[in-house]
Order: sequence, then C-alpha cells, then structure tokens
Amino acid sequence: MTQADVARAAGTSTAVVSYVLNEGSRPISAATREKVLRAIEEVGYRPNGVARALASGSTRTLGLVVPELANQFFATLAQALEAEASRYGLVLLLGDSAESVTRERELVETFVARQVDGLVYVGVGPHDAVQVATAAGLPVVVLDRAADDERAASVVIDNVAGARTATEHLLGHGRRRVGALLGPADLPTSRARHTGWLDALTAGGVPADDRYLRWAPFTRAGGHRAGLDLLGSGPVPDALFVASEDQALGLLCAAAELGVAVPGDLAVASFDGTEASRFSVPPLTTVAPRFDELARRTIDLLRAGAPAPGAEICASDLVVRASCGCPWPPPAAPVPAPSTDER
Amino acid sequence: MTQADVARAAGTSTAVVSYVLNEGSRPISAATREKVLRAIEEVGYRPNGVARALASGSTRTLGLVVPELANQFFATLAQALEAEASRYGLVLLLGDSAESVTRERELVETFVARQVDGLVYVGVGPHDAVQVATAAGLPVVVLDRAADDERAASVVIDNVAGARTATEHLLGHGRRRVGALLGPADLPTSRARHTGWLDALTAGGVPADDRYLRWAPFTRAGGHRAGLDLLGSGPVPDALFVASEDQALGLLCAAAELGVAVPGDLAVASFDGTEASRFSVPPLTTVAPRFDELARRTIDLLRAGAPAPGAEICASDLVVRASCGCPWPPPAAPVPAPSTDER
DNA sequence: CTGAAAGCGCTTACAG
DNA sequence: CTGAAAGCGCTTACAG
Repeated sequence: MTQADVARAAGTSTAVVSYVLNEGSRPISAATREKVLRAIEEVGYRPNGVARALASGSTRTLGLVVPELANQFFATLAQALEAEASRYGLVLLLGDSAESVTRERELVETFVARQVDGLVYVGVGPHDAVQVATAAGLPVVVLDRAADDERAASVVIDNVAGARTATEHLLGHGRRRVGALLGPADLPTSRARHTGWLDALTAGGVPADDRYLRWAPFTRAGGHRAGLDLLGSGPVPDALFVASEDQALGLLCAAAELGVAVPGDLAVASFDGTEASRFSVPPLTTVAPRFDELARRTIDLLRAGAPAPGAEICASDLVVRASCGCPWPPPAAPVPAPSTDER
Repeated sequence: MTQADVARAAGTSTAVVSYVLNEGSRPISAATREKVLRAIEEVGYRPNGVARALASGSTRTLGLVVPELANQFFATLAQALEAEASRYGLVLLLGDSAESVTRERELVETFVARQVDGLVYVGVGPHDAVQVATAAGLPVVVLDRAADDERAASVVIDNVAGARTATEHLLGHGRRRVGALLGPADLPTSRARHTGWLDALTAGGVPADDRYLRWAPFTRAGGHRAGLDLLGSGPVPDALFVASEDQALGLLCAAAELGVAVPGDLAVASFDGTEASRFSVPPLTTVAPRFDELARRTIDLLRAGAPAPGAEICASDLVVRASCGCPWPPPAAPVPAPSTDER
C-alpha cells in the first residue's frame, strides 16, 4: 500500500496525500483532507519512512554511542535520551562501543552511512570518532565525558561542584581523614572530581592526605580492589568520596569483607548515583545527575542543528541516604541536608 | 558524493559501482573493480544507506523493545543483542516502553513504519503489540517473557530448571525452611519459577510452606518491601529463593536493616543475575542467564526470517558466591558446586 | 563482463 | 487549493 493507492482511492494526486500527511506544509481544503483521511483508513496505508527519508533528506533518527550499556549510569542516560527523543518523533540507533575506540569509530561510520540526523556521543578515550561525524556535516553532542580541549558541543555534569558538595557533606559529619577514590587519572572527569574534593578540604581547613587517595577504573572491580588496598592496612581514612557509583558499590563490598562498618568506621559519599544506590547495603549518599536535564539539553542542541562548540554544564543533586552517617530512612521532618530529592 | 560521481570518475556506469560495492552479486573484472575502488577513494564516496534501503527493500535494521533500559537485566540483554547484531552489519533501533503497553504499541508502529527487518520484543503484559508487527509481515522474536499461549517465536530462559537448581542448592546447605520471593503472580515467568521452587522442595522431601512465600514486583523496591514483610515478624525462613536480581538486592537491603545476617541467618539464591550480583553485600549466588546465547539465538531466528511459533529454551548457570553460604571468595581448588562459571 | 534505464515510495518546487 | 512530474541515491532485471 503506497500513497499512489491512497490517491487512487481518494480520487486525488499523491501530492495531496503527502500534504495531508505532513499537515501545515500546504493548505488543503477540509473536504479533500477528509477524503484522503478516509482513503488512508480504507486501504490501510502506512507511510514508508525510508522513502520519506530519502525524499526529505531527514531520517528523524539519532545515533547513540555509549561505552557500555550494562553500566547502570549509561543505561540510565540512554533511557532518558530515548524518552526525550521520542517526544519529537526521533528514534535512536543504539551503539555500544564496549569501551573500544576502534569500535566507536566503526559505529560512527555506520551511523553516518545510515544518514542519522545527529549523533550523541558518550565516549571513551580520545574523541577521534567525533571528527568522522562532524566531517560529514552531522551535528554532534559529546555527552558526559568531554575532553579538556573539546572541539564539539558538549553537555556535562558539574563535576567540580558535585565533588565539592559531597566532600563538604562528609566534613559536615565531623570527619577529618576524608579520602578520595577517583577514576582513571587521565580522564578530565576524574581530574575535575579530584579538584572538587581538594577544594572542599581546603575550604574546610583540612589538609589533603594522598595516603587516602586512590585512582582506579570506573568499575565495581576497580572500586573493590582500591577499597581493599585503602582500607586493608596502613593509615585508614574515616570518610571517602568515591567518584562513581560502580566504584562505590565495589568499595562497600570491600568494606564488608574487611569488617569496616559503613558509615560507623567509614562515611561514604559517591557520584553518578542511579537507582542502584538506593538499595545498596548501606544505601549510598550520592551526587545524582539530573538525567532528564542532561537528555533534554542534548536533544535540544541536536534538534537545533550544528551546535556550537562549548560545554553546557548541568547541576546535580546531593541525595542523602545512610552511607554518610545521616539518619536513614529519613525522619518525617525534613533533614538538614543540602537536598533530599529522592525523585 | 553519489555513485554517479564515482561512476564518472571511474569512467563506468553506476551499475558497476553498485556491483563492486555489493561484491558477489555479479562478476566484475579485476581491472574495472580497481578503477572503481580508486575512484571511490578519490572522491571520498560513502554509500547512502537510506537510498540503498529503499531500492533493496531491506534496512538491515532491527527494532528492539525493552520494558526498562535502566534495569540491569534488560540493559545486559540489549548490550548482548547489539553486539550480536553488529556481527552481521545489523543495527538496532532502541525502544524503551517504560513498562507501558500503550507505549509498546507505539514503538512497534514506529519501527514498522521505519521498515525494520525484524523485531526483538521483550514485553510486558499482553503482547498485542506483536500483532502489529506480524500483521505487517515482520519477523518477530519474543525474548524472555513469552506468554503461555505465545503465538510468535520466542527465546526464553529455562525458568523451571533454573529455579529448581537454585532451590536445590539451598537445600544442599541443609536449610529446611526454604521460602520463595517471586515476581508478579500473573507472569508466566513467575509461575514457572514457582514451579521450579516447588519441584525442588518436593524432590527434597521438604514441604512447601506458603508462610515463606511472597509475590512482589520485579523491582528492588518490591524485593525490599517483601523482605521486610517476610523477615520482620512471624515464622521466618532460613533460606530464600529470589526470582530476580533486583528483588534480591532489595531483599539484602531489607535483611541488613533488620539485622538478619546473610548467609548466617538466611541463605539466599537469586535468578537473572548480572554483573551487579558480583559485588553486592554479600555477593549473590544466582542463576545467571547466558546472555550471549539468548542474543545469538534471537538474532539467528530473525536473520532466517519468518520464525515459526514455538519456544527456544536456553539453559542458565548457577553462579555460586557468598549469599548461599558457600565459601567466598572461592578457594583455589574447585568448589563442589554445580557451576563456578564466573564469566 | 558492462551499460542504459526502470523503479523503490516518498517530497516538493513548478505550473496552473 | 490542486495536479503532473522531477528527483532523492541506490539496486537490479533487461539487453547486449
């Protein structure tokens, strides 16, 4: 069933059918419109999106590249993006790069070949893949992991402020040996969170002690290993800012193994918290990104086309739970914490 | 840059360019081939996937509908599907239904309109949406949550066997008050896991006690609430088969709140375990689906086209960790458990 | 082994 | 307000 069938049934031309379908593009008399609509119903016509894309030059499709969908953070991001995109009739092509730069490039090339209207790039390592897309004239938004010298438009979390807030909260609990478990040292995200941690300590008049500092992969295994190392011997921190949810979950596991009580012996606040932080043992106090806002701004930039280089920075919310030492579950009255937004 | 540009640069016809691109479709002399390849390089030609799709009638795209990507189980499944699809140059359109039947239907309609070559449907509730796709002549595979009277082809986990194995393992630890925390009672998946639990108890000569049985949503909150209910008062089980990873994580949280030691007071074995089970507190013994195999069989069915109704059943592996009472981390020597596959 | 051309199902100037 | 027709960039019989 094609537009030609509808046109025949309605006694009009295919042009009119098209104009009725894409209403607003040209005025159509109510009578004709009715006839066409009835004919569409009658013959059971469904528009062919591929033909439409070829003729119009727009696929209404965006490419999404994420490092690993099985990571709760990226999955939550992908879900928010899909929801936001669907509000505008946009659909996402899913690309999981498995943390491989080669695969990223392949994915971007595939997406370009498939004529996506834009690219959401949540990348690892150097962003060579982005060039492929921009060279093809595609609007690109680098989401979350922007490079220091990012040349594409980007939407990022306020890493410094988030880390500072979390660390301040730990200091507010009277902790003084406040360590940090950070991500890979070569990632801008990691360094920014390191800065936030340092800022809070400095502002609080507490000297930063590198014996309480570790750089580890952004994974549960990474957090677990670093946790065993950090808590297993030598001088031990009494609080820890952990730079990702996965690392924090690994750390909690390590603490349990070592018999370190959280929050009794060790207060913990993490970053990038999703639903998974809510029912960990103990539930994690975390800097929760506003996934909806990240998604909204990303899609908005792409819809506007050709976004200018520069970072849009999204605030986050400190979600207070048990791991920092706050009362949990919270009492009926509002707790005196910066935010108790539980979404 | 189009095939016409390449043809001009190579001094051939566009047909030859096409045949070179789709090698094997027709013999092309080595010399011509070389000329064309050079011309492609020269003008920087990239094939237009949309035009190809329109002319060939195939988009090399599959639609994927999942209930909620932020759920680790579905995200892991999606990741495996994407990896498998990409082996064949297939790309996935991502659809998150947010557990809504209405939205599912919309997604399937969108995917049909976009001329996907097949549909992977991980659905909730009644599968009306599937009819939309099959009516349009699309190959469909219902993945994981097949209905009892499923009319489409399906790929499912062996729920009865998995639940039985997990429950037997708990009995093997000498537990006798072995309860079950199951999913919604109206889901075939839940009922199958209930059957497996019953089977194991019967085979072990242990009477099933409904006071240790709960049906709850497949969520952390659901597992948490049911856990508080089950462990908070009255007769308390000394072991629990939990029907999903999310529920198990919620249960562990509830046990910790109530001061119930796992595995000391309560041995736990769950189902649908992903990476998240490995670093929970304590690490969860779980029936781990073979995600790669689920993905492989699903994509194979779709590639073959028009799959016949009927279920393909995939085995799972019992991954033994701490929550059941087994030694953890496992000693160097192999432990006497059914499987220690840690992937 | 190669070329000229129809056709995939739409959109959108161009003419009326 | 409407129609006839070109064109989007490919694939693939049809003819040679």
